[in-house]
Amino acid sequence: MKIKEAASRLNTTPRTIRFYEEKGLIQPEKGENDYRYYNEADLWKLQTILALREVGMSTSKIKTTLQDENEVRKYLNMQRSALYEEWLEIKDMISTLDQMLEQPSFSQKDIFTLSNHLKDVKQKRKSWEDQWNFDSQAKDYDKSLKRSGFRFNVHEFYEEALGSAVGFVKPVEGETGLDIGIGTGNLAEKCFESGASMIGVDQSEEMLKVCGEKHPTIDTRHGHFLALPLMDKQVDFIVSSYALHHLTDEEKLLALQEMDRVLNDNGRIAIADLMFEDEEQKEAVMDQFEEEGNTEAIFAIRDEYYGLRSQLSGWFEQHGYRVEVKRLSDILHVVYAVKV
DNA sequence: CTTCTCACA
DNA sequence: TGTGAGGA
Repeated sequence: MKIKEAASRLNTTPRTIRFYEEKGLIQPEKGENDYRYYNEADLWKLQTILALREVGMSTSKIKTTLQDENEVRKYLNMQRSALYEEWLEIKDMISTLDQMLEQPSFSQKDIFTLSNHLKDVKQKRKSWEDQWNFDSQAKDYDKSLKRSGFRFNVHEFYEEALGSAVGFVKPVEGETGLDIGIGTGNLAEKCFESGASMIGVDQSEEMLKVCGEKHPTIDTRHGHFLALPLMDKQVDFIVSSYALHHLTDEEKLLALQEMDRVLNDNGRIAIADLMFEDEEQKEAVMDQFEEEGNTEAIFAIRDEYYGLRSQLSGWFEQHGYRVEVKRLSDILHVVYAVKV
């Protein structure tokens, strides 16, 4: 089949097909006359190229995607999270513009403040990278849970924490739940045992792969706290365990806002994580570690962003949630919030 | 009808 | 990331 027929069959132009060839996406056979001849396999490939272009994937990304047929899903997943991130950015730009227009008297300063805030939010979303290298931890994560630290075990009461989160949320058959930072899926598993269908978000492709193999029924999606790959009000409840402490305190509040966006009316949120009660208790606990000379604990805590339970419940209450909390240890708490 | 190249946004 | 013109 010559190029024009191929083009019309695929609803594109010969010029475009040649362009893809130039970019190294496809190599059709050439006849004596130097004409390009396309076979069925070429058409299939062109079809996927066109489809990937249609969802906004760059030609260079498409090239790497097509290297391994089995990886197509993975790249589509990445593409989805990238598009959600763009969508959120545009939404933020629009609402900032709206706010600028709402200013009664146009003062340079207020506009600048708004634009700076917007820039800040964009920055935070973009800079969220895999600082903890979860990709390489993925395969051994479950094993590492069982191995305690020498003098400081962050996973003490791990099972209790997950159990308590699910106990708060009480998933019901037919509901859709979201687990953010799903990891290998231990918490989500307890949720879908009670009949809810689960969506799991993680920024690590490797984690998603391990999770997908362990729990094929979970809808695993690439994404992160600051840009959830979901539409507004799409889930009935949200759970998250041992994940929020990877975000700075400022980012934590943005993350709560993002959860609020995807959560349905009357939705529930349960967060089980390493955190302190409040500033006072944090100081007391850190002093205690200091006295005991427990440097292992101090380093571990300094290495991440253990937040304050009071900060989280404060945000929830300000935004119309009813809050319940449970303390499992000095540094392990569950925060439960219902949107009312 | 197809090819290629150059220029253009 | 494509598109249009123009010659062979």
